[in-house]
Amino acid sequence: MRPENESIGQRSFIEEARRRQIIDAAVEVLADAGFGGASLARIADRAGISKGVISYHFAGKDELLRQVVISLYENGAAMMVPRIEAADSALGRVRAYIESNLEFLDTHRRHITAMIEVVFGLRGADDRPAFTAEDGDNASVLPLAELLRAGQDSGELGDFDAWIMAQQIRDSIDGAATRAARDPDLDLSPYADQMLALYLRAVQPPPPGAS
Amino acid sequence: MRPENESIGQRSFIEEARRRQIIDAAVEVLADAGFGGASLARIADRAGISKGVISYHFAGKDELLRQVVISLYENGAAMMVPRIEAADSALGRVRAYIESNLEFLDTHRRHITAMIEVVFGLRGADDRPAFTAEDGDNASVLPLAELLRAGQDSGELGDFDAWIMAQQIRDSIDGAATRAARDPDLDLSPYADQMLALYLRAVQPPPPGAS
Amino acid sequence: MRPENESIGQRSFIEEARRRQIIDAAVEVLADAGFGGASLARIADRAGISKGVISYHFAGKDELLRQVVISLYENGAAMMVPRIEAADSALGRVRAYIESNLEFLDTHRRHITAMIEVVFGLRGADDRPAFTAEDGDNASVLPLAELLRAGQDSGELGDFDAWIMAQQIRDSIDGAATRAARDPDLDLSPYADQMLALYLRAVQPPPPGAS
Amino acid sequence: MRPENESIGQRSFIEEARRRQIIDAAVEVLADAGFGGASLARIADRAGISKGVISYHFAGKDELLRQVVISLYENGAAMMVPRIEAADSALGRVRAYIESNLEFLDTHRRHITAMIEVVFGLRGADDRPAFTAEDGDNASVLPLAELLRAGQDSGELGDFDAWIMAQQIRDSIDGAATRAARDPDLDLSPYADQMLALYLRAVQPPPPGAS
DNA sequence: GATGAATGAGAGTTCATTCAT
DNA sequence: CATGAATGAACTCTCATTCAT
Repeated sequence: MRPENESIGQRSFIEEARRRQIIDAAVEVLADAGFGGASLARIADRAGISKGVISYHFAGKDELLRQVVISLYENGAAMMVPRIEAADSALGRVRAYIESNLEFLDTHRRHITAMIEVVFGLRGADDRPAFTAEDGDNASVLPLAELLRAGQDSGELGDFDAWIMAQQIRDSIDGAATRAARDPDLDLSPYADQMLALYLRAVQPPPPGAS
Repeated sequence: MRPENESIGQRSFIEEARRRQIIDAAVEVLADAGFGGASLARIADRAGISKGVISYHFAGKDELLRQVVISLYENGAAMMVPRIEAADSALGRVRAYIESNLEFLDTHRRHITAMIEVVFGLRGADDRPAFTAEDGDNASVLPLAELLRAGQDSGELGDFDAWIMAQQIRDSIDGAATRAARDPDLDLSPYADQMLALYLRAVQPPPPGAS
Repeated sequence: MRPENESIGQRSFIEEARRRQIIDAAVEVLADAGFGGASLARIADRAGISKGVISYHFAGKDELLRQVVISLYENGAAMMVPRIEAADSALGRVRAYIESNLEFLDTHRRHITAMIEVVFGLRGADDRPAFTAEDGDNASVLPLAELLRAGQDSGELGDFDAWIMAQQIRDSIDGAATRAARDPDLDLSPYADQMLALYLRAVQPPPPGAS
Repeated sequence: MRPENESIGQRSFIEEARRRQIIDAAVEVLADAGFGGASLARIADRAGISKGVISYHFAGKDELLRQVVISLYENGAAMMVPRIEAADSALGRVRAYIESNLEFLDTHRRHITAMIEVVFGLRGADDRPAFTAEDGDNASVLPLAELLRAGQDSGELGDFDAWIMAQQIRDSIDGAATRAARDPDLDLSPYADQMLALYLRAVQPPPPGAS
């Protein structure tokens, strides 16, 4: 039995490496075989280790799958946040959000695929989804909605429901993610261009002479 | 074993009723327990029949699940097509497409939920998804893209990439569907209003005086 | 999934036979290999069936093991009660209780062994024993204690704590059971004789001329 | 690997302390979680040490569990023997045996519980119990039987089968032990009183004027 | 002396499918 | 047509043991 020290990040370097290795293997299997095909046996096989090792390093399959999602969110935030903060206008931040997000999912297609499998597939003991809509909205819609609202407050952005607009942008990005996940060779850039055009126009205030 | 006469629609009335009953039960279980929780035993239990009946009326679990998807597409088309065809302008048809689609998913939430579970969960023997991106695009993006292109040809709609625009509209609708599936109490109408505003503006030709 | 109809004893004849067969196999394995060695695989093997059959006929391993205990108690009661009721005096009933009980455990040694394994081995999810001391006392000590008390009320038996005396008799019988379980060739009759002498003397009222 | 020097008590003081510590932890876990719940991981956790330490100090799990039993027997003998030898009559020795034994199990309930778990649970590679009935009889019945026989030879005790009487007394004590193990709050003294009365009367020679 | 890491076998359970009745 | 019974494979998880450090 491994000492339960999750709360205090006291994991040794070597243990952290093993966990990374197992998470990576899980990502590959999830992307290849889907949620239903991602058995511990298969993940262990892909990682070149014995099945028991996974149980040793993770409390259970659920914890492993959750880490697949969490680690991806962390990576995404680490990449996107600096890009957004570097922008010097509300419109620039919206553009940075969309661009960096699309770029991230373009360069992490298999991780995205794996994450989608887990988010859609993982359920709790009560058969209810482990990742609820609220979870997802809080993690991905909320920051974007606040970004939009700040732009409205400063007068840089137009008049619209910021929460719904944020949902729309997220839906467009998630749609692109799903497409990218299903077709590894898909070129996202045309979609990205038109999407940027669509939303940058939608969030801007109407031009002075408009009716 | 039952004679395989699916291609020539020679199913008796009573057999068709049994299939409907089973498909409906499958929808309920899929919506409640997800793809992973939808065992034949549970579906049979929900339908109030024995497990063997399902095997008798369907070639296997896969065929049953496919029918869940197919029957929903048929229902959707049957409801949407007349609405779209009743419109007398390209813009009206776009509006009818979006409105009728959102209305359909609002009134068929559990079916939609079930379908999403199958589309995301079902895989073939080769581990590849049973419903590919191409399948989905052909069924849902293609008609919409052609509708848009026809509007562009007649000069009623503006200049944009019709295929990508169709994908964007689909992504927004699918996003709404996912939200509706996850939150049964969600009111879709505000989302629908803003979505209509977004896309009707996007597909219209620029106003005469615009730069 | 089998229909859950345990409460309304609506099990078919063939199902009841299978359950008996599985319980019997479980008894044999428990007697041979002990609680820890009684895996479902081994029980199924002994019964000449597949492992899944057990899961089909019993809700789980626990239910099977409980049935091993319950069926033995039922058999024991069915054999002992008529013998006890046939006696026409309190002393005769005490004698009948002890004699019939010892006789029962003599002729059901392997079942007794199996039951002891389950009672000592089976634990609940909370690690606490599934069969508590109270369970056992209620099932085996209580009827005997009441029998003794009735004899005291009618003046046929002497003055002693009926509950403790009942426990003592039970302990002696259980001790004999344990010995019989561990040594299949052990002759119980000398032990039975001396035990009868011990307790019949102990429960009788003191002779008239005693100090 | 550690040199196997168990036969020649050449263990260092510190090693002996470690073994005691581990045995004590095993007793606690056995008493709490039973034989099946007493994994090495749990025992190590209770002792505050790593799992490997146990493997280092004991040849295997079996040896550790045997020590739990053996150490308890040693403790019991060390407490009971002086008490028995201090008595100056056969009847006094029988009384001292019963009283000191009941007292010992009253003050060592958790150890007793743990020992019972091991005696009932531990099996050898051949599936046969590690502690046979003969073992138990030799260790606990034999000395008592000899004590009784000596009393008969000296004319102090009555006429009965000493071996069976010794078994009966043991069964009563073991019954009390089992009750005490299962109910930590049970008051043993009423049981002890009546048990003493029962057996002291049973082993005494009949009074002169009895028929 | 002691540790954490890894193994590999075996546990109970679930499930789609097959088949005799 | 429909059923209940049975199979056998695959699943997650646990655990005693081994071993390099």
